Amino acid sequence: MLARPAPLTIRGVYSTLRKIALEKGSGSGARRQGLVLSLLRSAREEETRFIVRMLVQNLRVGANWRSVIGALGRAAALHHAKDGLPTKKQLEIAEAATVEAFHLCPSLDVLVPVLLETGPSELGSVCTLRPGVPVKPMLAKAAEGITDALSAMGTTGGAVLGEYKYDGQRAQIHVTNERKVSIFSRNGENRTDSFPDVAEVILEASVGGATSFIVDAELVAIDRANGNRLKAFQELSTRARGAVTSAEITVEVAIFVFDILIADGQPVIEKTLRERRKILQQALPLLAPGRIELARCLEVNTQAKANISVGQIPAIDNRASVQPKDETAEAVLQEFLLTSFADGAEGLMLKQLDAGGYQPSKRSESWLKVKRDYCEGLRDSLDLVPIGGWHGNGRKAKWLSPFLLAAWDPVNEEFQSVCRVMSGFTDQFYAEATERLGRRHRIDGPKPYYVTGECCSVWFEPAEVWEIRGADLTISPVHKAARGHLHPEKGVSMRFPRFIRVRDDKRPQDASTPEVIVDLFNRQTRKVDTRGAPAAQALGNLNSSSGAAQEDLVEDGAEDDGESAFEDDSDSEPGDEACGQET
DNA sequence: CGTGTCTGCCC
DNA sequence: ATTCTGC
DNA sequence: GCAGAATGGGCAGACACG
Repeated sequence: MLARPAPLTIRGVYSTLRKIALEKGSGSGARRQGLVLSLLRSAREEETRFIVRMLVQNLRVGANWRSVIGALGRAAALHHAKDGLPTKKQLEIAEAATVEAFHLCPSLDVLVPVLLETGPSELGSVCTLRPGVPVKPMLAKAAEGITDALSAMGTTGGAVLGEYKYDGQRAQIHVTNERKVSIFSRNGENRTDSFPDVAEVILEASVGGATSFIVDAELVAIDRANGNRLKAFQELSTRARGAVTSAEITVEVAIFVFDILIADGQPVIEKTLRERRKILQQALPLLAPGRIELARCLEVNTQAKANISVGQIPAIDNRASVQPKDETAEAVLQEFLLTSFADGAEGLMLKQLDAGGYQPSKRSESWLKVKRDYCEGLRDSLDLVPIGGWHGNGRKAKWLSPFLLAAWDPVNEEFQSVCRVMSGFTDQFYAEATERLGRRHRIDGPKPYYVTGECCSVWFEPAEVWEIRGADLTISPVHKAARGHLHPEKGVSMRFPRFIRVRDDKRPQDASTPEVIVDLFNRQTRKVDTRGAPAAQALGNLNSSSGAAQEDLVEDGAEDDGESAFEDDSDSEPGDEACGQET
């Protein structure tokens, strides 16, 4: 027997991880394997699990950044305790202060020296908002509709701002006193180099306004040649990720600003939204349609029918920005919501105007988002057939997850995949579905009439129908629903799919069809332009698009009659080897 | 050098 | 992003 | 009510491999 390897040390593991990360070039795969193997050979007991999880996925072992930062604060408090151990209360204060400091100034380079040298008590004076260091952005909670949102805002209610929720990419834009611009993503990534156009525009817009500032905004792909129509998120995401020059930019964006955190060096996050909006306007006096605008918005009074005069909240154009007299806030916002859809936005944000400040990193009740797919009566769903799945990981290891869902094409008599789904299932449902589909309806390989770019590790017979809801439909290189209708090979898929319920009343041949899917796709206001695609034969409605005044549609429920005879032919294929193997 | 696969980041 | 579960 | 976990579509870019 060989000698047991030396135990792992933190330094040793760290250095091996670095080696793995830096390894590249021909044969790097094998060398990486060797390094992983050496780690695992030295691991003892629980260490194996930590190492494996660290390597396969972001160390999901019950400790995220927030917990680690909090623990760091506690450790610092212990380290600096003067007389005896700190009380539980003192530790909690240290933790909260550290987490708070990290939200305002999420930089370990700033945080750790302060903790080491002086302890958590001094964090407040050092870890402050500062242009150049990204702040954790404030987030919103989902509301199931205008009514729901207004009641969630509760009695503090009064003035509420309804604001377009644009379907783009969050951007926190910083300008320093030296007029140096930095642009951060929602996750605090520095994206400055991929948005030189945004940097230019923000500098121009702030001439005569604030010198240094931090504003919160959404960047949206825009069609300048076509009345500044908003484009789909999918278009935005084709922009280069790395450094580009303005001349190389292929997808133009508009900046929709909606908040401000610092103006001329002064933090304004403690001020109310109404005040911040005013400051925002002053900071950016030179707005330009299609390039930089204030997020379109509308102020309402929730206490009663509007009979007060409001109107300090600016809209970018001459649309009414104020609730008309004699209409309820609810009715006005409901209409505004529909207008936002027609304009190509995702829905509305509802924000309390006169209560509370900007709360970095909080998913607060004072910001609520209302999207089409949250709203009863506005949302669409598809009825799809589970045709395969994979073995789950972590807490879902004993079940199948995700599942692959397909639409039924009665013309070609095939099931065409639409999306994977892993959200919306209860644990109990997983257990039952794993048993039902993974055992009783399991087959050795995909049926010849299954069409998908996916390779499931487990395949089922078409046995049942599930209602699946999503935000909108996309053009997919992987999924094949309605292929040939909008694009020669690409199919249609769904953004943010989740399971709603089993449709006991439907058989697989009653599932949603290409016809339904193409129709839903074409009725979307924002969608990827497929017209350039060669030979998209289009069912004569390729050009319907735009406008969408008559938005409202509820698919689901009584659909077509799906008469096509889909027989369970007996030739169940053996497994197909073309598929890569599962994990 | 071209293709296929994986990663990391948006939502 | 969305959702469910456990504290 | 919050934290944590498990994963959705889809893109560009990095990389390995032939």
